[in-house]
Amino acid sequence: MPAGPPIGEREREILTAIVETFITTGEPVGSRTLARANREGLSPATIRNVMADLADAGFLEQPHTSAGRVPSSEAYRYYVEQLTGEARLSNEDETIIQDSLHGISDVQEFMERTSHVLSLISHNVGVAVAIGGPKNALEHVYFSRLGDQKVLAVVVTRSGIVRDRVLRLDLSQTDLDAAARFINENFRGWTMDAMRTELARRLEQERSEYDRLMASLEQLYRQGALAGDDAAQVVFVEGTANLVTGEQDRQHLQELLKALEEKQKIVELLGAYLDAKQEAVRVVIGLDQALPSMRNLVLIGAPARVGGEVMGSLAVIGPTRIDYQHAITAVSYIARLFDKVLNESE
Amino acid sequence: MPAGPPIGEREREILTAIVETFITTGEPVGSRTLARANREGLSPATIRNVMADLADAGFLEQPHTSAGRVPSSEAYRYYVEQLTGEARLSNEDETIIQDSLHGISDVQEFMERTSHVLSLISHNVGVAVAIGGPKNALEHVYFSRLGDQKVLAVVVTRSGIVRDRVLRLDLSQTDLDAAARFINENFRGWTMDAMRTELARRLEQERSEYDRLMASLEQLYRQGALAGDDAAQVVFVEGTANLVTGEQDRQHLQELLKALEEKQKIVELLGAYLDAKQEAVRVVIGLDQALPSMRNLVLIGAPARVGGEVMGSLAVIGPTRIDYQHAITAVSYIARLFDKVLNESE
DNA sequence: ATCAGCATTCCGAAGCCGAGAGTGCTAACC
DNA sequence: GGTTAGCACTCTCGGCTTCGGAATGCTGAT
Repeated sequence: MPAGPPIGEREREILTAIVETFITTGEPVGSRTLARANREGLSPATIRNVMADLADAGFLEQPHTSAGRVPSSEAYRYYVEQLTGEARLSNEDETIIQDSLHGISDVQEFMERTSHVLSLISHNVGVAVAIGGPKNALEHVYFSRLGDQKVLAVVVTRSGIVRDRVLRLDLSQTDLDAAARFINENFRGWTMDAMRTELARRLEQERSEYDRLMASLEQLYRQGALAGDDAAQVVFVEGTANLVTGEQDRQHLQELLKALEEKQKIVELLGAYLDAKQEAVRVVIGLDQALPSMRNLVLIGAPARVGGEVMGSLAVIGPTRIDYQHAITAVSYIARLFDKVLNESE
Repeated sequence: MPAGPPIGEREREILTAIVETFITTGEPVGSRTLARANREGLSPATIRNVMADLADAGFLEQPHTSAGRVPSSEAYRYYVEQLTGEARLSNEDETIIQDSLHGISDVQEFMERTSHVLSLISHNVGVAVAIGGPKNALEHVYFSRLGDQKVLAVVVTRSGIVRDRVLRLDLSQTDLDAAARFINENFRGWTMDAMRTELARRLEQERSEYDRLMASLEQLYRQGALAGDDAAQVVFVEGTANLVTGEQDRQHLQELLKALEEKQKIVELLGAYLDAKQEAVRVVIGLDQALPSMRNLVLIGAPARVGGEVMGSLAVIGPTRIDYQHAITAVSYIARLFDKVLNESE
């Protein structure tokens, strides 16, 4: 909390050194180890002084007297901020990505693979969500009577996301065909959102007239056949097993896994932190503000867009002790790849 | 391994008592505790004798000298076999199931909810897979040109499973429409399998003739647009978090979670053990034969069928120390519900 | 400012001990 | 012969103590 004087060069170096060694070793780091690793020969004592200052400024914490120091959330934030972001992916990683993502051209499959690849190369949890929803352009709808009182509604968006749903409705196939034809002819290319509001408007306007077509449409609309709602988001979470390595207690671990299973929460999480506006990778340290069970976790994510349009988002979730540089470059690489691969098809 | 004499009444009672108390307490059970719980007052000493016999017969194991006994896999198998299976679900569970599964009429959604419900009421891992494949009746196919060289293929089966796939193909929308019309007119109602073989036959037969339609069909077929393969299986696994309660070490736990993430493996697992023929719930003790990482786990599953046709399978996976009776009745209840709910729509 | 030295604090591993639980065996009992 | 009490023995587990190591903070010298 205390601001302290702006951090000088020496402080900066020592702080990043602490963060880095803590990330690799996982143990509180003391002045001694630090002095040994430091190229310019500073004595432990000097380093101790600096460390004391950093601790006062809120960057370091002490598990107990006479243990080393551990970076605070603030320290991680500072550390991430001063990363150059110039790193390149290792060839190994790059081939993994290329192999998994090559030749894929629909958003959903891309996302599925992405979550897997991310978990693979980051050794943490990989997350990807495809927005099925509001902002997608409608390609085609299709209704089919399944059996008694049941109707299957399939909505295909231009980006290749297919959303299906079974409704309890009693309409004849002829009526369904008419409804589908109407929508396809009038609304192809509209965004789901626009289509829905316009349709609602027309229904409202013409509701007084008796019209078989309108009646069918209204029923379909009511039952959510054209849903562009949140349920249409497709969420992929992979690599949760990687979290057991961490040193949380069982209790915490269990809560964590539970939270990661609730796809809806994940969507909200990404939505809350990943501003559609921002261009680059975003690092969020301290996820517990959004989800209490996620203390000690960080999120490294980016929106996935094609052209200018946001089609979803992807992220790595891991412990604060994560290889930030690596994760950041991986996420940003895949985000760019996403744009490149899918853009050529529009 | 040693067969020993057929187990007598007393042995049976004591064995089941051991299994049951071990399941609830989780600790090796000794003669003393057993004697106290036993209604007919047998002394600890007598019980010790019986226990020694049971140990010889391979039903009990000893963590170390002078600890209680722990049931072996054999013991669990025996225990399960002698369960009457007459138990009913608690009202509480029943309402949970009804609430979650009410009004659902497509297989996929049913399965998704089922895996969730199963994990919820068994406090273990719930698994459900929907077979999208071969034996389903075709309802409708639909092809759409997405962009340059890309085609979206959507296959809808009569049971409401929708399978979509993006292919790299360069066909015009007119060609696609013709192909779709051909298939829909000729093959509606056929099983995917039959349709595929018949189509292959016709392609073979008429391949010499130059025919635009046939050419398109061949391309689509080749690219797997009509795939009824394994990839069409949809797998839902939920409640993995429940496994952390167990007393496995971290290493093991991690392997376990990794294994549970590989959906393909899960499909094979269920396929290997859940015979489509068998009617009732099946309990498999000792999953490590199929997947080494799954030692100490058991599977309680059943095929899910509608009418006579297998549409998938559902199961609970948990530690050997699971409430068998409860899990069995839950699985069987939902399997029956599945048939009942979905049957009325055919 | 930097650093060596030093007393001090604290954790964690190792070792020890005693309580408790359970067994197997033997001998007595019905 | 099945059943049981008694008993010696074994093993684990929790608590306690001890001890070494790792850091720290401070003081005073350079």
